[in-house]
Amino acid sequence: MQKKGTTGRKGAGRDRLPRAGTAGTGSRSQATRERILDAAERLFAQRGFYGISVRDITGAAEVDVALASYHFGNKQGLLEAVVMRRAEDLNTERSARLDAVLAAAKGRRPPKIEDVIDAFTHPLLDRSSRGSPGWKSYFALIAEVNNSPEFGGVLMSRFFDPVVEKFIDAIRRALPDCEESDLYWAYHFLSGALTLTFAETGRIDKLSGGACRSSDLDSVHERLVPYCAAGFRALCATKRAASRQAGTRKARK
Amino acid sequence: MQKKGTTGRKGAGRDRLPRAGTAGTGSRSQATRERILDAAERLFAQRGFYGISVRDITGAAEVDVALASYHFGNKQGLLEAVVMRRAEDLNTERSARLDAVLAAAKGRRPPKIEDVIDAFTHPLLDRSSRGSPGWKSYFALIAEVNNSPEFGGVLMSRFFDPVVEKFIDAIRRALPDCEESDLYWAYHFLSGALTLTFAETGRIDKLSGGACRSSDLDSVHERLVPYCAAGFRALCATKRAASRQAGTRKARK
DNA sequence: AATTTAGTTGAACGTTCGTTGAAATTCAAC
DNA sequence: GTTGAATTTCAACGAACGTTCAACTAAATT
Repeated sequence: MQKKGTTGRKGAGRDRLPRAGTAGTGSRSQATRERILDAAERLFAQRGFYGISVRDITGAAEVDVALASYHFGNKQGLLEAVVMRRAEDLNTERSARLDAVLAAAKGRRPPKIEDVIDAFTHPLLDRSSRGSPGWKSYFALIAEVNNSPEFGGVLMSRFFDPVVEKFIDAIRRALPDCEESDLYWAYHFLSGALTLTFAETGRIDKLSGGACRSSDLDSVHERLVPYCAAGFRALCATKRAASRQAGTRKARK
Repeated sequence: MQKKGTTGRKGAGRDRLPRAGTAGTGSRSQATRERILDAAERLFAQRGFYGISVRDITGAAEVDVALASYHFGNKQGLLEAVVMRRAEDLNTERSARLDAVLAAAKGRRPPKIEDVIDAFTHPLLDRSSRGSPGWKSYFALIAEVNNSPEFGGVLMSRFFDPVVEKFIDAIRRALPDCEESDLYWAYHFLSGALTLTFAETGRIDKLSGGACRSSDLDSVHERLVPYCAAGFRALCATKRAASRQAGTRKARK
């Protein structure tokens, strides 16, 4: 079923991982760490975790193979390091923006849904389109991880769920009458739309005959926010349960 | 960068592929073909194309390794056969349902958006939740393929785009004033929400503390249709361009 | 200057990879 | 029942896989 000698063997090299606090201060070490992370980010994004070998990565980074194990323990540790590297920066800005939206809406009670969604999505789409090229790879990788049955449930939760909770809580204030399950499913749809956007597979380009470009994330954002805001409102309208039931059941097989 | 001896070597075995028309009538051959396809569908869905070896698949199918090459040429041919196997059935029912919705709306001109979306999504969600277990694997695999930068743009287009065009055309009739780019982006968001749903990563279960279950596709469908219908309407409302611009720009950094 | 430590190197480990060739078997047609 | 093709088996090919080890260099500590 799976490679025997690959992942997590016995103690698996972790023993001689440079200590987190002290190491990384050395200029030489830190430079090679980042070279490896950059290459891994780019290549994992292109062909996924299993589609890229450690040698592909260290080869692209122009460092010795053994350095991957030395710095990150094993291949999976490298993946996690890639995901973690930019996660804190993202979480920080997302959280700050959510705070700002909630603070601005102090007087007139509920914040605007569009503002909440923007606080959640703008930091991502802005970095992917205007940040350093690594960011685009990063989000393509995140898209793959998020959709993966193997990693999606665990890796994403570990690094991103706290701020997602905060986002959902902000939506909850914007739509106080919303049921919990509707709230989470609506978030799920937003997450899916965002995820496919980051993948930039080029399919929408072909399908639309050139009317849309996968890489034009400003156009996406301009449309994603009102699309999802309307979706949230449709699901969470107060009297929604009865009317939704009727509307959908009619079209059933 | 990639394994040398793996995919598409020289002529790559294709030479002795059993002819499509004549073969497959033999009961023995057809049975092993399907055993391999079933195993490949299940395993590819779990760990992706590169995360599963040909030996994993033939081992699970309890057939000889060489039979994979014999029947499908090479590993990629096997993946394509898996995707193709159930695609025709899906396209047939989706297409028929779209026709029915359009026919039913003959008199009162525009069809209801909810009905169009339902015609597009119901055949999928219904098979995934109530079809044979293979269907669930199939859609999880489709989700991975659709999100993959490597396969998403090509494999999905090849097998599914004709009926997607038909879907978009039906939406176009439901929202005659909609701009082309809005139409396609709105479809893209629907596609993303659907894709993440099929992945069933379990993340929403954990995040919602049990309020949502990834596997409860009826709940998803009940919400996906009104969510996306509202999104389509929000994007495609006649005067939408100006108001959207104002609404989004305000929240910018 | 001597000694410890962190970082790097090159080679190798055993295993698994996708694919193939030749022999053996099964099947359909006569 | 023989023939010819389709299918299956078994063993092997060379290449690539993730990881490790001992030797080595550079930096920091004493």
